[in-house]
Amino acid sequence: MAKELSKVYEPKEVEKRIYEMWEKSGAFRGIRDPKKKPFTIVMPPPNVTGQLHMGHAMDAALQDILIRYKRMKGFAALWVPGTDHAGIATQIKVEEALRGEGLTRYDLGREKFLERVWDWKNKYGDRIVEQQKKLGASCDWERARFTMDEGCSMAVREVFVSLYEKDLIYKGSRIINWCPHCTTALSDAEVEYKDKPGNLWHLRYPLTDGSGYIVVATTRPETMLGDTGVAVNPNDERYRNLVGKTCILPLMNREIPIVADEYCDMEFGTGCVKMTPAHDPNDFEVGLRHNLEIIRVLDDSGKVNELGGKYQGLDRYEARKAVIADLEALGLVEKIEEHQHNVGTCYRCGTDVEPIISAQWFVKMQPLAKEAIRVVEEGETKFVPDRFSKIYTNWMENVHDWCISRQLWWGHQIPAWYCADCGHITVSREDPAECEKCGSKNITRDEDVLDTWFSSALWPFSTLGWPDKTEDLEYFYPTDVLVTGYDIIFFWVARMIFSGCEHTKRSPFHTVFIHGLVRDEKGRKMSKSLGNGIDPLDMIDRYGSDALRFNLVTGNSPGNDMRFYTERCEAMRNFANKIWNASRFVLMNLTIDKCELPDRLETEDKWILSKLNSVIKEVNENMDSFELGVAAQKVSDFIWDSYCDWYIEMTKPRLNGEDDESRINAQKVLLYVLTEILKLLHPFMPFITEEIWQAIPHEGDMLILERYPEYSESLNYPKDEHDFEILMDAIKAVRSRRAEMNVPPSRKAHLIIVTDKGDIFEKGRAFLIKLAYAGDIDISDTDPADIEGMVSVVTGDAKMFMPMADLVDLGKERERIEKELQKAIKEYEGQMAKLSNESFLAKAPAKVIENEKERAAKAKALIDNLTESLKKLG
RNA sequence: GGAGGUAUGGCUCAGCUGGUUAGAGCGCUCGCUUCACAUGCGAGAGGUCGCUGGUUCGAAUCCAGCUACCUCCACCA
Repeated sequence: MAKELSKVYEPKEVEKRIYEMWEKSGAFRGIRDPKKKPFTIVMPPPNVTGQLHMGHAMDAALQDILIRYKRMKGFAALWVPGTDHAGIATQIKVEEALRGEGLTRYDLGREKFLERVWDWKNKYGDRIVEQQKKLGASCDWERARFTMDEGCSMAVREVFVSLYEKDLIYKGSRIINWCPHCTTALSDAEVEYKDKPGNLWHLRYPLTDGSGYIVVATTRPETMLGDTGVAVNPNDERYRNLVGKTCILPLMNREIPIVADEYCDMEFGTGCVKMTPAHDPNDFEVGLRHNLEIIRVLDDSGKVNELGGKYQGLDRYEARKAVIADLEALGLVEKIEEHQHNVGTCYRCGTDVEPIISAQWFVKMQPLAKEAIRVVEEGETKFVPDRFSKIYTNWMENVHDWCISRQLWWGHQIPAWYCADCGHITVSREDPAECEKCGSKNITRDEDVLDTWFSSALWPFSTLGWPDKTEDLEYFYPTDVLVTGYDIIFFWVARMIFSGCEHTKRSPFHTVFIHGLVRDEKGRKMSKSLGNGIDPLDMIDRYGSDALRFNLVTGNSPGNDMRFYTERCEAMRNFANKIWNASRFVLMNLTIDKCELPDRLETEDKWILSKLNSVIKEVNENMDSFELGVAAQKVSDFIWDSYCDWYIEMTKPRLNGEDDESRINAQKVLLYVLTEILKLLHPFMPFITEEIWQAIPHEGDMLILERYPEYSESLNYPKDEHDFEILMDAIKAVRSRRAEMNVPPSRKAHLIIVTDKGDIFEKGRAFLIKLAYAGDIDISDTDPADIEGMVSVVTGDAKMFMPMADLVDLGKERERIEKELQKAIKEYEGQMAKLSNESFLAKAPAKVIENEKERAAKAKALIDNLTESLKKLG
């Protein structure tokens, strides 16, 4: 930044250079320091082959703000970055690429296919990292981790084996969610339920004894191919006589029992439920109770298998049509009702999920959930905002066992070996050479891999070296704050908490800072299919990284969704430009080379310093309670309103004046406040603040390593603040009055000020000339003689007159003052009503009463002044 | 069926633990080539803070009920 530089801030030119400077200097590194307190954030690892979207940008911006703030607060700040292998998502991408070559993963085979995925990972894995750097993310990149790197893999292996040994991982046949498109099992969390229009088909199943038929209602008629029973409620009078009998399953001609089970709701449908234990979790349970046969009729791709008779080979939805058509032909469809159906879909590909019985690995959740609930309920880990703790607890209390095996190739392969001879399963930390039970060498490893979230769950400690007892782990763990969107509380946050509790005996972080989603300007989710996504990099390109960051963290409150408006980026860009120009102004006027406060301070100096001091206090408080948006707003307001619009303007007469001492002093205060501003703003707008910092006189190396401003009792000047505001009020009142009459600034006016606070206005002469467009100024404590030809302006502390006879309309003038007077009286009466209320005086805190009194006095003074003016007008 | 969220000027939203003349950005109106910035400066218009009760000296802010919209969770075929 040089004095001759452009009037407009050019982020593109600055950001890359500054980022490289930081990175090279090692400022991002989290270094263990016994003299410092640690502050650790682990970054939610984005998908390794993903692209940065607005959600990531917001997430990263919030984390960067926190980590920069804490770093400046003197903590040993560590932000651990990394990427996630994202099992299904990545595998799908590579398979799609293969399809372009006319190949499937089976053509390549497991080994070759995995090579291709690693190639892919190596090719695109850095892309998102580079994008995060553009945002200014001050991560310790040397510690970047990948969920499938050696260390994380070791942690995964250790966790799997130890949970297995504790009997908290088991393999079993259960109804799981199956995605026929991804051809893998999914956990409950990976299923998204959507209301879809469907039908409720009423089907007739003939009774075996020929006495008629029983009517069942179903939303998935094709599953009837696997029916092995019909259930009714034991209390249902209508069907009591049928219990124990059998009926004939149409199309399949299978004799199936009619059983009684509480599960059946007598109110719904016909009260009779067809039982398909292989394709419905409830039917499965009922089947267990009544020893019903389990017949799975769908294969892994959702087609009817060999047990589905003539329908074999049909896709489940084709089969549905065929089954209905055939049943109708047989006269066995009693009626078809329209019915909204809650259909589970795959969160990755959107395909309808099929409940299917399958042998999978599960984590037993009950025992783990207990501690995970406790740490949140007892406040060891707090959610911000707090309401998310309820959501978390509620989920945790009702959680089912976690299906962790996936029929994929990309991921951590399950460390379980099956013995072909004795059937024993060997689960081991080291790859075994033989069955641990019978010693047979005839063992084969489980083909499946683990759920991606299984490794993400260990992220806070696996990235710090666990299971080894590393110094990093000792120092930086438990981490401090986890920042993420509410959409992955169940997927990730919950699982990190119970994993941390189980394996490290500590909750992995004391605070979970939850943010909302970034939506488009219409409030819709940004998505690829809608094509409504806004590319953060595009915004950075157009408005700068600082502007984007500021946009993302202001104007919304924690946990709530925000709409993204490009125009807001523009506004933030303008703000950045404002700071740039203010700094340019300071630099242009600078003849000093050291940042220090002068010995002698003018009222306006004390005013700005006192204001600054309050802002510092509030901003620190806001930051410490995660009110980042509020903090940012306060800094921004202070810079624009107090510093630029008022203080800088105030210094102009001094900077251009004859008094050397005053000129230098003004420079000193300008520079001091600017320096503090840069520090305050740095976590939010790191690039521009560092760039300016480098250009102004400073001690120390880089702004990123400076100490964050802290409140100082010695810089509190309430009296001067108040005095100065009296002057500001007068200036505003004059401006307002002139604007009303359309007087251009070029027309100066003689200003006669009648006040008993002459000293304040005396000191403010220069400001009145500059900011209230005054020509000559007379200050007195008595009214001028010829008021008729003057425009009057009244505040509580002064009456001001401007001889502008041509603009004065006595009638209008009287009217205006009358109006102002009414307003003031109304205000005053309001105050007095309060102040004469005994309960108010008795119960309200002294500070509030004091405040009211002050305001009443002010209103009274205004009334007096206005009344007098009115009297003078005759 | 549960649980939660949101309702504040034309638009989008702040407003933390009750006491502000209820704020901001954008938009709108008027004026300004004021020597840092027209990505700017000054002045303004515009709000019964969803509705109804309650608690309180005092409520946009706390409580209850209602209405509207949104979200999450839940095995009703």
